[in-house]
Amino acid sequence: MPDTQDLDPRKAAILEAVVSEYIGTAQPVGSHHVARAAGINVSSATIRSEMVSLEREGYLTQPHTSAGRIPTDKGYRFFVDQLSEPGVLGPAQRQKVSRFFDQVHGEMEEMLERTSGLLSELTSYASMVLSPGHDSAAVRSVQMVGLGSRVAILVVVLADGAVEKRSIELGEEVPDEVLVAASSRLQAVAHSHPLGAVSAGGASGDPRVDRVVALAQSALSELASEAHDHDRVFVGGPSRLADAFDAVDTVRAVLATLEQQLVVVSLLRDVLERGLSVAIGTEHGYEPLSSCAVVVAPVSVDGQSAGAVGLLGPTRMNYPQALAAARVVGEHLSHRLGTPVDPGGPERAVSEVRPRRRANGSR
Amino acid sequence: MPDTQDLDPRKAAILEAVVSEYIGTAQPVGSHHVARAAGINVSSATIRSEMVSLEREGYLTQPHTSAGRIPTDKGYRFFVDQLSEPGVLGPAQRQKVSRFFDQVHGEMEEMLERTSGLLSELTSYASMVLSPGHDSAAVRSVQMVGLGSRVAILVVVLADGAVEKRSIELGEEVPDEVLVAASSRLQAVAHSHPLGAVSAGGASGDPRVDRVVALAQSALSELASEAHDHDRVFVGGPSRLADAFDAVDTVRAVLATLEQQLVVVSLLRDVLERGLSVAIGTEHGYEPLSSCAVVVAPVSVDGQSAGAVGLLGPTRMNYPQALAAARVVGEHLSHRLGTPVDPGGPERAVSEVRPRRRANGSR
DNA sequence: TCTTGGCACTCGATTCTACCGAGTGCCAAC
DNA sequence: GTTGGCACTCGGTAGAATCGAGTGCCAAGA
Repeated sequence: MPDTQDLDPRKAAILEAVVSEYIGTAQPVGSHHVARAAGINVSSATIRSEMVSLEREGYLTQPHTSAGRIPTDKGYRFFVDQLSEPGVLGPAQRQKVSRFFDQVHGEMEEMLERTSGLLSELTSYASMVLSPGHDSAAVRSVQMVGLGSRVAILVVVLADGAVEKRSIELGEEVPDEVLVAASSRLQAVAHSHPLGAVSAGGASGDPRVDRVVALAQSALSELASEAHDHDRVFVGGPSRLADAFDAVDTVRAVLATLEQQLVVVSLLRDVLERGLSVAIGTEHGYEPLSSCAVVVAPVSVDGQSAGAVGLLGPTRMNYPQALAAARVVGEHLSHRLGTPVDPGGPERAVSEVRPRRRANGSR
Repeated sequence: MPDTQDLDPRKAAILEAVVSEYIGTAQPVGSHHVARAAGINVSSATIRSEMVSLEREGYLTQPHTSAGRIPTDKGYRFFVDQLSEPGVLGPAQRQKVSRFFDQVHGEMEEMLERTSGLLSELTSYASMVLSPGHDSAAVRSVQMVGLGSRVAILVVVLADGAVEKRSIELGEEVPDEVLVAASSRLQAVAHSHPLGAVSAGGASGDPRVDRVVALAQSALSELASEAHDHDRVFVGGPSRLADAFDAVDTVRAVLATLEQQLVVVSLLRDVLERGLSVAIGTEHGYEPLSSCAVVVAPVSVDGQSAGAVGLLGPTRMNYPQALAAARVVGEHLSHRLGTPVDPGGPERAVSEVRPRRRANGSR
């Protein structure tokens, strides 16, 4: 893409003005408005001719002749790429985030769900929080608990504090002692290995135990693969989408898409994998979301990718603010997950959790 | 309410015709349409005068002079109360339900989430599934697993297959042996008691163990109270609401309400407690949902209430169908939960799950 | 050559009017 | 009590007039 950066400064300024104005007002922007914008000292006629050129180059479009201009996806893209400083949250919002992460407690799932609420509240957009995959976390404990006559439940605790469970049809009556024996065998082979890499291990003396262990192992590997491909995702504030679009059809289509967890997960993954932090309109390739933009920020623990947070809004969303919010929340969340596990208890929580150096200029 | 049942048969027939027609078309219904309806053999003029009377009595209303009539909440209420047979699902839908419950597997949460999807797909309305409270289920296993240095996670398995977990800040370094000892102490005091009724139990020899046990016990009672008051609720197909209303504001308000789990839970609870299966308009007392109707069906296991399923749609929803769907799904779910725990595995599952006697005339 | 003010023109949005028709309320006759 | 007839209401639609924000073009000026 040769022309992404080589707009002359004036054109860039005009484009930026159009985008900002349109983001703010949702109304097509006319040359007069641009002329009035700070930092632009040419007449509206000049601006008009520049706009013609910007339109020819695909950055702007007109809803109809004799209306102002609207940015195209390409226009937004330029605007986003060229954002100099990453945008800053207001002090009130920043404080809200800090306070949230100081006080939040409870289980991981609950925390992530709350985080998605925070994010959507901060920005007024719908938010998405992709829970970290557990495939790399080591197993801390494996246990089988009998339930009723021929069913047991397998409970696995991972080093990151996640608890995975799965019920197992035993096929025949199995006494508790056997389950206990099986549990300790499993514990021996699985402990401190990651979920996906639990090796078979030799046979014990008791065939009943071996049989149960085998069942459990296949359940474990199922768990591993599930944990890997369909991570949970928490969607916050979908109702905000109803504010963003006035066509009720659009709202419906977008909401319906958000309801499909798989789609949301892969959307976030795709965008992350392409190393983007913003995907605008058709860039992400999900057709029903073509009037939306997605902003993502990675969450990482010990340098390893561990999920993501994201925002979904109209293409005319407030990118600087959304980017700032996603990044700040992503960083806080990374820190939080970096701590071995959340300190429970509803009392005022420990305050050393506050991040020491906020990596702000990290681009 | 003296006049709820004492409409003369013709008025009742007219009211019913208006409601049905309006449910189908969403258009105000005029006297001519009613006259054409089956089972009514009087002229439109007669119907007009009856309608005037129905309007005076509060069953119908006019959006404006010279338009047809629309049912009021009271009108819908009459219609619902007077429904003779509870409405039947089409064979295709019925089969869909059976097949769903034959094939569904996996964990409880996942199953409930899927159930809510099923329900909203069957009816095209938003659905709600209230997960059964665990407060009465007996504890099957309690275990503490150390994570990092000073944090442990408490994992409780209940007889109904639910797994509850909570992280515990230990305050100081605790060696694994102590956790193991504490786990077995806990297991001894908690096993086969319901979560809420775990008694203290005497002291052991080791003060470190006692301390950990005490921490765990307070976590247990927290768990019990949480499990009691904020049960999880699964909302399915909220995007359907965008079809039901054309005012985008209404959609937003309703969606926003649905996002608040607590509200949804208490909505369902309230309606159930009042012994209703339908709450129309303002009957449920949740102002933002005043243009909605709620249909609920209880889920019970062994005669004990164990959650509920519900539907949320516009007041002009298809009550017979919604009631039928909610009831059928509620019954299937009750059966399913009655089975000790779901038989895992994607193979064709047991088929005795099919309900034997469908309590049809249960009013 | 670039910029600018001027000007004619476009076209969506708004307002007004006319009109249609579904629906009502009333009434006299059955 | 029921019915057909009739005058009337009033939202919705269609067309005409108007408004105004905004454009494209052009000739004059820097």
